[in-house]
Amino acid sequence: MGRTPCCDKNGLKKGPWTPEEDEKLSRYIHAHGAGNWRNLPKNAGLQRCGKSCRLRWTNYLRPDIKRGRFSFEEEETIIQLHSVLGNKWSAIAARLPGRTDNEIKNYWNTHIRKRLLKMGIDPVTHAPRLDLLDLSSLLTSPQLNLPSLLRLQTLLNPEALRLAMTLASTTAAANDSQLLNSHVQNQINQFENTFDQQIPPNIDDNSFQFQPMFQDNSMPGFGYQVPDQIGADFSENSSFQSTNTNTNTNSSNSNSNNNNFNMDSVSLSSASTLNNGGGEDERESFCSNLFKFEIPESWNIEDFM
DNA sequence: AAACAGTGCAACCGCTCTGAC
DNA sequence: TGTCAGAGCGGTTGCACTGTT
Repeated sequence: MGRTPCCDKNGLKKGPWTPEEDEKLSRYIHAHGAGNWRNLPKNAGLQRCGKSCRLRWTNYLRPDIKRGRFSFEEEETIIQLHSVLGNKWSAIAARLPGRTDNEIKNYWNTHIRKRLLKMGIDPVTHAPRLDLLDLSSLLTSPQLNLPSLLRLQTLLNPEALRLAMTLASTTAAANDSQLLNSHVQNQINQFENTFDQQIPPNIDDNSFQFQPMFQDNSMPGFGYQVPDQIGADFSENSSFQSTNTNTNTNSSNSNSNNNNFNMDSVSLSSASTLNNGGGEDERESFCSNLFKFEIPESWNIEDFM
């Protein structure tokens, strides 16, 4: 794995570590402790730079490293923390015992990021990527009929609703679109009013930050609170459920212009029925249930990244 | 069976941060 | 206060492995 060995200008070895090198490094650190990485290679008899030794130790040899696939809980934690911390992999790793920042970063880039994109969620902002959603097919989908769409759209932002309305107005289903127009416009007003009421007047749009809300002792949750009215409406006929938060007014705010939305805005409780050994398919299935939006196959997701 | 494409991940690069002087 | 070296961090690379044609 990794790069082929090569020698740099100082004659130090690079590339994959051999078992012998691992053994030397481990033995030295067990005897003398980690630190002073500059001098460590020389003292340990390694033809490596200190930086390489440090990385090998922290990412691979450390005895408390947990290897193997990420559990669902770990993945959920990563997503939640990433929604708040961004690409602060070390900060995220600090909350996941036994996992390294490098491992989490790799897992994010190779698994979670792609899955979120597939689900139409921007992995950077954790907001729905409307540009990835085929809203026109939503409007005509037999699984997502007009009544359920009108319930679903309460979680979308007004711009999304306007876009949906525009698309609806162009659809051949003239009767449906007429109904949609009036109902959606109604929902837009309701949505905006709801958010206006949720945001205290002393918070301006630019300074707003997510506040963490701890749902229990072990699993911090992040995100904004779905208004009860919306949540109830939403859970009634869909797989979404409102997050049952013990209302913390500090955490219940978002910015109607911000469009932020994250996984914790809806309950992940259904996922808890999956055991840790659940395969990726199960997780995919669970996630897919959260966002049953299909990205048209003809679209190249990479273009949006 | 071979060629090709896609994926996973260890390891490197280069920039930033931090503390000692 | 400024400088420097060491340590840490996030982004990127490139090869082994796996799946597909």
